[in-house]
Amino acid sequence: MGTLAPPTRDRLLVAAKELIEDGGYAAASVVAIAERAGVAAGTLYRHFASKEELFVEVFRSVCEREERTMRVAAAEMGDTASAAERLQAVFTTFARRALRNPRLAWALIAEPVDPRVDAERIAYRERYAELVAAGLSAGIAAGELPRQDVKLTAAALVGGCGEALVGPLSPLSAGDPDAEEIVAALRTFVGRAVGMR
Amino acid sequence: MGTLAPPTRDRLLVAAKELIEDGGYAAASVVAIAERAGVAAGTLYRHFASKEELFVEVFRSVCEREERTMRVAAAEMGDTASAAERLQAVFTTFARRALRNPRLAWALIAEPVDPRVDAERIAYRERYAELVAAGLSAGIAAGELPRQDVKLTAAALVGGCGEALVGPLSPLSAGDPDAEEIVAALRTFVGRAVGMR
DNA sequence: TACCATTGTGAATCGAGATTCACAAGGAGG
DNA sequence: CCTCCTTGTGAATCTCGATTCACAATGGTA
Repeated sequence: MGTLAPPTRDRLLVAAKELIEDGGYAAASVVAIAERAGVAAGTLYRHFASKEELFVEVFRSVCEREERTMRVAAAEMGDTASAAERLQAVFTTFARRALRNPRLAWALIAEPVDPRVDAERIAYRERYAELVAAGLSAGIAAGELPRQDVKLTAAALVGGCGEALVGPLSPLSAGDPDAEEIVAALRTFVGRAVGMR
Repeated sequence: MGTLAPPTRDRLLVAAKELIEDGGYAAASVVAIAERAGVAAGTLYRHFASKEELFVEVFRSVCEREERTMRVAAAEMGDTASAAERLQAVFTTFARRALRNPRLAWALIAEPVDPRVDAERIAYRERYAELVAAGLSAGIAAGELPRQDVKLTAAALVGGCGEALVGPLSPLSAGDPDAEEIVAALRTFVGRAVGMR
């Protein structure tokens, strides 16, 4: 047998992700997911103990990819880059990806969900914040950045950038000038906020 | 008759607010609200067309007070204060109040709700952001602050500070060192982020 | 007293989804 | 061919909270 037809389980995961991508969690009901995957509602329960379990898995795979991408972006800056530049690279990457897929980004960053899925969401946000906090600490140790409460700065930046980009008070909500312009403005903001010289 | 017993309508509003204060929207079901107000569930519908309408009213009254308090804080700085100092005062006030009542603050700022209530929530967030944006613009016009995308900075600050203080990735979630220490760290962060000299 | 408006009651009803379950439909092994 | 196991089906069921509604009280007015 060829690998032409993905197994049902995978089709369910993909269907759920796609539905969330353009309608948020509300659009991803069990019936809708099953329909998009081309199976009956009951079939979902042959592969997942519950809808939440499926969501958790979708979450993990998407967030892992995001985190990896941001780490790579920081690493790719090379040895000559300053800590602040590395952090700007992280947020620039974050921003470009979020702007490309705002609905999904919103779902990952802030949209509310059932407790178990929420726990997963918060765990990944914390990983993003830790990534940022580590960058800040490195910069402070190297004397490039001013002393500061790194946890607070990291949380404010992760939360704030997420909000500013895809949140309900995003400037984007009304009229999207140009993604690259926004990315540039965000880069400036991050630079100032971390205390870049 | 004296004014000793508040009218039912007011008791329902207060009950809803108190429930949200320490359990978020999830805790504020119609039955719970009615019970706390000392009436039957059906009574709520004698005073409000729906649960959402009641929430909208709770929202308005709380947010109006918050906004007023922040404006006053900015104004009280006097004529000698710089734009950055005024903005720091706004966020310091915001932070103290949020730290005193984190659950309510989170509900007002970010917790998701039904669309109609959400519209109200977003409207007030925008007013906070506009307040900040106006302060930024004044500072730029006066040559005190660097040119920047004021809407983005304002959105990132409002969202970010809310998140950092009471959000799911708040450093406070695990161990509360000291409110004033956090307020101080936030003041520093805001100063840097707006480009204070 | 009779009448009507307002306010309160709380059990019954609704609605929207998630979840279950009795019943196929293959397919592998004996 | 028989049996067991896995996977799929989709209508029926369950859950849970908002909402309704037939039925009191209460109080004011004619």
